[in-house]
Amino acid sequence: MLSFVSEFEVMARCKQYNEEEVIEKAMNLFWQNGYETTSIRMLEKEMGINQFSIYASFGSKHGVFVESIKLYRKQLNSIRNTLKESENGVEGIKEFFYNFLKFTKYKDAHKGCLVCNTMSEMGEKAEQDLMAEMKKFTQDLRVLFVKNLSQDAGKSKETVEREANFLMTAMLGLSVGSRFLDREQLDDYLETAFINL
Amino acid sequence: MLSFVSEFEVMARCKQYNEEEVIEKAMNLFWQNGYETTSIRMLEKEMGINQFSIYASFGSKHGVFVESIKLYRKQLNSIRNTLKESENGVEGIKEFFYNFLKFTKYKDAHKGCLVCNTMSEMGEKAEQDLMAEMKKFTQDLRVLFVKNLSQDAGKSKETVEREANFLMTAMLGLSVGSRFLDREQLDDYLETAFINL
DNA sequence: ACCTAAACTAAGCATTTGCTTAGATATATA
DNA sequence: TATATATCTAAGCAAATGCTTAGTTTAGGT
Repeated sequence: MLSFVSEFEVMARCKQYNEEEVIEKAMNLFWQNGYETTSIRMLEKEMGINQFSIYASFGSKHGVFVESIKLYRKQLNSIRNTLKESENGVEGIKEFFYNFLKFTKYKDAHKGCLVCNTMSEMGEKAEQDLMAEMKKFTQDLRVLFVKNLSQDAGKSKETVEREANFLMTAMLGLSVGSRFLDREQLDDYLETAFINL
Repeated sequence: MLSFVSEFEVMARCKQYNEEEVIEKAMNLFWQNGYETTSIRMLEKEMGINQFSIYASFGSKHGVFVESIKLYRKQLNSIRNTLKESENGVEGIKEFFYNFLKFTKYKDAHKGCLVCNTMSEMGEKAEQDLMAEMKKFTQDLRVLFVKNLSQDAGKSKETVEREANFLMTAMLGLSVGSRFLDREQLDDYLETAFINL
């Protein structure tokens, strides 16, 4: 929230916590439990700050979640950049999928993709600001998929668009599947998915 | 729950509702909202019976849900049978996917697959009896996929297994995707997925 | 050292959650 | 018709939910 300096320029006590640090903890909690199942009391414990501070900084549980999604996007930047800079067409996308699988791994188990999980949990009734943030996530990726698919010789515009649509949905499957399928099944999935792109 | 006849063979008032009928209503509610978001009060309204009756018949909210999953499996029987009787290999599976898409449609919007939604919502922390019921669902399908894939000439056992793994995960993607992607994107997904099976 | 205001703590708010219980109602047999 | 008993209604339970508020602490410019 906004903090403003009084007309007397008198400074007061300053925050004992770093907002990005506590959001990272919140994000991990949401990631593991989903939005609805994560309560303010759980957030309070995990973030290490009082409810008052949570509401002072982020306004609501919803607000904490939106910030978590933003941070998620940011944390994905490193593997997204790898894809951005790759020039080996579909092969680069395949590498991205494997990197993504690593990224969503936590202590041997997968948590799936936070955005995919949220899409699945809320469907279309997600609030607008949240939906906008998630759309950013998916649109960004799609642009990169299109970029790399176009690097492959002899692919028409139509083919590129169709395969991009395929890949977006394939990511959803990978995300959900990663939460209970074993390594072999996931490998089979990815290998087969990329066979004829 | 069990109802038993007394030693005096005296009959009393009988149920004013049909258990399968009210479960169907419950199932649709769970399907639209997910498990956690669906409250007993909502169920009570939708099922048209009192909380007491819900608990008398099904023991708990969890119990209602397990019965809903069972009914879901049962309702899918018609399209599963079509697949079961098909002898045209991969083409039959593709038809199943399109039928499945129709099956999960509700008033122009898709609700996704109830089992996939639940997998996504609960991950691995779903209770054992529920998980068992969901495993039945997925295993049944996988058997049919393997059957049809084997009908295609020249497919090794390894290829069949790999492609079956692919299809199971593809179904997850289709389920989640169907909830917010448009017709074109879903078609692109399915057409591309089946191109080289 | 003093004073202002932001950041803290912790208690408490109304509402909703899943589930139970007390008591009225209805029905198939005797 | 009388009786026994399962099914119904509706009120109520403790616990958990998201959020607020009253009051204390602490930092920094004067």
